[in-house]
Order: sequence, then structure tokens, then C-alpha cells
Amino acid sequence: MPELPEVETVKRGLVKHILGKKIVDVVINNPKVIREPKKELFVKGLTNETIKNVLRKGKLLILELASGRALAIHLKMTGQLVLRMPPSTSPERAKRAERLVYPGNARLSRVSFKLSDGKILDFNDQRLFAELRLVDDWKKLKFIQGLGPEPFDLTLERFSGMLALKKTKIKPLLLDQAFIAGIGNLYAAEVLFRAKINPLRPASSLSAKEKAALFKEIKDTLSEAIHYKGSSVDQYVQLSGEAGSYAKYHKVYGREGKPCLVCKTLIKRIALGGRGTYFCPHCQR
DNA sequence: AATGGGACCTGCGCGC
DNA sequence: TGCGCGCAGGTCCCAT
Repeated sequence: MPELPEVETVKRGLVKHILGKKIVDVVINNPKVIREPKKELFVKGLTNETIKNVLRKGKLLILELASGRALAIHLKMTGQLVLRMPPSTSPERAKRAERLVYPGNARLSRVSFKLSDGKILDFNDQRLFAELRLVDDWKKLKFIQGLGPEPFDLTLERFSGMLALKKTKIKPLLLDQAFIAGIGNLYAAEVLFRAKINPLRPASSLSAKEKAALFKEIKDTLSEAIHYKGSSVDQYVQLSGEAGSYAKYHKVYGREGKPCLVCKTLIKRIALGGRGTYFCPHCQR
């Protein structure tokens, strides 16, 4: 699910709604998502902690705590963070809350954080791939150590230089978090379509013009997706529980067999590095 | 170094 | 109706 725009949207929700709040209780419904430390220490370590800062690095969310430690959250494919009011004693209101749209049924909370303002932050995850880590120093996380530059920190000059060194196919390269942080399977497809570049092209074969187009489309596509609060294809929701609305602007992702919105050629799907890869064989050369 | 496959999980939609 | 298969927005680990 969540790629840079979705994680950024959740991050902004957290900044707005839980900054400065204290965690007063932690309820673990499925310990599998807690990768470190073991669950007793996880609960003990977080109880009475105050959230001092919220950061995003690639697809990783980081809650910096008053003690100097940090809660690192990776949503992987189906993770959700949803802020809600505690169950109301009024059946009428409980019913309304129940109807709040959560795509799929990942609403099943794996961990709940009770906050000092009475609200509950639910960590939901259908597939149990997502990860919670309570650590002393988030900068030492292996994921962080291996992370490439943020797209919005790059210059065209640097990006062009990075591409020139790589003979690998451009699409899997965009998914490589060590190469560039935050792009996933969905946005890689959209960006390459908009830049008119075939996903199979060796990175080093791109012309200066194509590199510039790719650089522009990465930034534009991610910016637009953030503006629309992300793409809700399956499980992803914002902190409020509402879907993001960028999916209606997708041009190729998930559109196999449908006409290209530019030239009417049928969109093709191939497997590349084990991932479904959608593109227009006519527009993308 | 690069690439491919499998592993980690649950659940959906499809064809038979 | 029911079953088996393929597929899913991510990442890590191992083999070649």
C-alpha cells in the first residue's frame, strides 16, 4: 500500500492531531507486529511517553518521544493508522462510528494506543507484514541506514548522475529504496507513463531529456498524490479513516487491457522483478 | 553488482 | 455453492 504520498499524508495527520499528546496505555491484540523489543518492554517503554515530533523517512514513520527514544512504524502493504474516539456508550453514536469507511477489513486493530486526550490511535494491519519498533536511536535502524535520497531533496544534476551509473532496468531501480526513497510499485508505473519511458529501459540508456522528464514527473506525481491525500486502491486510509482520492487520476496502474488515456492502445501488464508492471507500449518507448 | 525466487501473511476475485 | 489459484501498494534473505 502506502508509498511516499500515503505515508506523508498520515504523517501530516499525526502532526496535526497527536503531537504533544501522551500515550497513557498500549493494548496489544496481536504481538506479531511488534518487532522490537519484546511486547512487555514495548508496552512499558511507551506508557507515559509523550510524542515530541513526527517524521517521515521514505515510507517509514518515526514518532520521536520525550525520552529521546522513538517509535518507528512501517505500514508495508496493508498497515493503517487511524485515530478514533473511544466507543461511545450511546448506541446511536457507536453505530455511526462503525459505518466510518475502512476499506477492506483491516480495521481489526493489532495495537491500540490510548492517548491523554481520550482518543485512541489504532494500528491496523490485515497481512501482519507491518512493523512497529521502539528504539533508542532511529538513525541506527537498518532500514534508515540503507535509505537513498528523498525525491524532493534531489537536484536534476545529482539524479542524472545517479542514473548514469546504473545499467539495471529503470522500473525496478525506482523501487530500490537505496537508490531513491519512497517510490513504490504504483507510483513507479505512473511516473514512467508520464515521462513516456518504457519500464524495461536500462537506466543508463536514458537521454538527458528523458532524465529531466523523469525527474520532473517523480516530483509532480508525488506532489499531486499528496495533494489528494494518497491513493486508496485497497486498504490505505488517512488518519481520519477516510480514503485518499488520487486513485481516480491513475493513468496506468491496475488498467491492464483498458485503452491508454492518451493513444487508446491497450495498457499492458508484465511481471518485472516479480511485480506487476503496467505501461502503454505505444506511448512509453 | 545484479537478478530471481521465496519468505513473511491474509483475503479477495476469478474460473471451473 | 465451493475450491483452488493468482494476485495484492513492501522488504529481507539467499542463491546464482
